[in-house]
Amino acid sequence: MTSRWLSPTEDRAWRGYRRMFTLLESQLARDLAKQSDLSMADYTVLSNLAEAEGRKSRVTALADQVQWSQSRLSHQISRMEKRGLVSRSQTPDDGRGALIVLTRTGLRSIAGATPGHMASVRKHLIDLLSPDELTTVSEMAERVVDHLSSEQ
Amino acid sequence: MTSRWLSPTEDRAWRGYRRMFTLLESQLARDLAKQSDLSMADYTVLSNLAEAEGRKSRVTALADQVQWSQSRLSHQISRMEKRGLVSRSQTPDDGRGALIVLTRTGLRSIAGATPGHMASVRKHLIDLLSPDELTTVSEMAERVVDHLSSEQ
DNA sequence: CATCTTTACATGACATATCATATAGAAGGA
DNA sequence: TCCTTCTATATGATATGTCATGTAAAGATG
Repeated sequence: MTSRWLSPTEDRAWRGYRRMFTLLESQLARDLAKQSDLSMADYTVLSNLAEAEGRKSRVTALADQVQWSQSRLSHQISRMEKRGLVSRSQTPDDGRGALIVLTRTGLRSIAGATPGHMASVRKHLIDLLSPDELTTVSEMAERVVDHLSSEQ
Repeated sequence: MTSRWLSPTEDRAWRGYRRMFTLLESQLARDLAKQSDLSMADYTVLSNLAEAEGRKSRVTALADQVQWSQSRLSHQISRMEKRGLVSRSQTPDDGRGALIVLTRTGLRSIAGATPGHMASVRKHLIDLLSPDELTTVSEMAERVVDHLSSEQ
């Protein structure tokens, strides 16, 4: 079915990509869940917050950064707030605002999970690729992201 | 945080990959939803069934093919069954069995959705990559998939 | 400054995914 | 055959994601 629309080379790349990312995603999630009490979504939020200055971020800024919808992030934050990983506070300047702040618990959690997660990323992806391939991935990704960001 | 664990080159590739696939996934899903009444999950099931011989497949076989858990597929099938896209029937040989069969409605649906979806895949990914890059993607994907499949 | 528009965020309803478990038939002995 | 174990599948509970919409503050305009 698919092959009528893509050349054999294209089809192979497209199917390969899909299989890879489906498998990789679930493997990373499983590894992470085994080694911590975090989901991939939790990890994404926490690691971005940990990198942010002051370990806090506006909702929209963080949503942009991780390429999530604002709604998705808001729901995620609500759940994480209940577990004590992050907290919300008012912004000083903008009354509509909402600052997401990494809590002490959240920091401990992400710090504990990072080594294992990074080892997992290495093992299942990074270490399987040559330096040239890594460069190619970066270039492709940036091109595709630019294209999609300029879309609409 | 991340950068302590990956070299700059590795980090760039990893972050790029994540951003790309997050964005790509949601763009494709949006396009598909706009042009049809199918989700990406629906599309995956239907297109694989359409390619299968007899346009039917055992649950486990299909789950393996699309790299889903059996449970996920079973739930998905239940929902699609309600909408008339597929139906379940008994296997002749194995009493435990379950054959998922593509219905006439399902076939019409996937046939209608494919051109638009493929155009979307082209536009947002395939046409942005050079032939060399496509080959690299295939090679990388196959390597990673092999690695992950041999895991446990 | 009264009104309109935009921006930032939250929320409810619903679709989807995951994990643990239940059920029933198949298979392989003792 | 009876029993144990394995395999194929379904399902309930719960976590997660999406879309549409609501609320309130900020900004713009007459």
